[in-house]
Amino acid sequence: MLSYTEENYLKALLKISFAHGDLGVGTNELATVLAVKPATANDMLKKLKEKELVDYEKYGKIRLTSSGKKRGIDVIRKHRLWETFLYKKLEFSWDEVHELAEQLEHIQSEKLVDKLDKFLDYPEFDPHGDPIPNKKGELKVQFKKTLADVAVGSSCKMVAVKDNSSSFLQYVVKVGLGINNEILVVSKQDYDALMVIKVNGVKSSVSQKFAENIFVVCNNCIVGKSCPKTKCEIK
Amino acid sequence: MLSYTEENYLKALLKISFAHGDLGVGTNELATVLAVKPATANDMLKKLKEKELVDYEKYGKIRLTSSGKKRGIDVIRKHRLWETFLYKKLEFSWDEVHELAEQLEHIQSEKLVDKLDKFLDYPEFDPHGDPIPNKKGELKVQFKKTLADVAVGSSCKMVAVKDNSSSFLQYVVKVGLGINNEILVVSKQDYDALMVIKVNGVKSSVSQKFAENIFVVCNNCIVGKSCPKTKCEIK
DNA sequence: TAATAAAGTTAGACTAATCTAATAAATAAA
DNA sequence: TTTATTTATTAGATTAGTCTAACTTTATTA
Repeated sequence: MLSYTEENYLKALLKISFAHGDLGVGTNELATVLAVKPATANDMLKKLKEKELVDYEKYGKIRLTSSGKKRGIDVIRKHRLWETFLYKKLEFSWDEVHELAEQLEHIQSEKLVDKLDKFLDYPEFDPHGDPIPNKKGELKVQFKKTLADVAVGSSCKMVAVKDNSSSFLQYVVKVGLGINNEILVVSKQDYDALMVIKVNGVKSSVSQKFAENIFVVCNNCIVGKSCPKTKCEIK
Repeated sequence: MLSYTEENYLKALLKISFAHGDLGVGTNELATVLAVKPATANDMLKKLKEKELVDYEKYGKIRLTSSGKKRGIDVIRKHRLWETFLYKKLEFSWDEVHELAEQLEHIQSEKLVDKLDKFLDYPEFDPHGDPIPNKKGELKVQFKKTLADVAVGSSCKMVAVKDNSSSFLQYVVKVGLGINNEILVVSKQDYDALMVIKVNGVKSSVSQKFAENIFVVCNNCIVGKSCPKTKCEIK
């Protein structure tokens, strides 16, 4: 049985791996994500290595073992199922669910998770558009790009957010954006990439930083036209 | 904000008070309930006194302050609401919910508790028949007696259990008993108080120990006839 | 390539919650 | 009422997770 803290370390390692592929994770990076000091992360990594949940050489990059990955995915599964429950059944708003799920994800009971999954009718994506691993740990992947990648004149659909902090989520709501909203990119400044977008007929200006945190699938891609950077596909 | 452990101490103190009135709680008694050593309980009691959640003289009986009581009731409210959720919505069996609720009761969010309460349509009793405090901390009381108090030839209705251990609950299920079942007391041995009862047309023998852990309201009481010991009333 | 910066590690200390063993106070029994 | 027993408290140690400060290794850059 893993402790609350160990689960958080595995989850963080997995999230970082998702973000930048297979190059392994650094101690400082992990410490930053978990809001602890590198020394603390280092101590815990020793323990996780002892338990064969991570693997690394001294001064080298950290990788999850397959068992560590499995456990990490399980925490993410719980997190996203609870988020979905809070949003769909208890009518929490989109920007409130993450913080609560941080607590709920540590409830220990496989049976509870499976029953929750069934109760929610086996959802594939959480309220932020992130995929929910199924019981086997498999998950659907959306090939997404960010709003910052979308060409002027193109329209796209918001499918997820990159930043889950409640300050960002509240800002997103304020701009009038939500999951599945259609966004038209009206214009973009050369100098600072400031964008004017149109959502539900309302125009807003958004910064590059903001646009980089909004995941979209681009309508051009869907109809097969050429599209900058990654190709967009749903499922 | 209270720690997981502090919440458990308050809940335990409150439960003991419920069980034997206003005479105050002893260190050993509390330690036994929490499955820790008296020295441990003593240390924590100092901390709780410091925070003005309990009050006692050295070597004297322990009592919750009004703020400690309020916090304790809140934990019980959360526990019983989660039990109800697990039973009603996720189809957990009656004997499984207690252990899970021990974890869920420590989730910190007043808003979550209130939304859960609403989602369950403001239930007044949990799946074990125990009253659920409302947002203000008020609770309905059932005047209950145990099956052991019911006279031969009388019938009664099971409303709750005294012992919440899963071994006992599983035994109850095995005997074919559940909340709201009608029980007829067919006979009772003078020597050891062994009872023969009839539930849904099926006769079973139950020990005195068993009978003392089943709370009932007696049908005689309801129709106004005389009834041994306490008077039974619902609400 | 040598100097500097960044990243990672170690040592020693702290807090919360627990323990054991010893001691003190209160209660029950002889 | 003295003794024995139960109950409560204190002192000192332990573990998990954290910290700061000092040190080592690796990476960068002048």
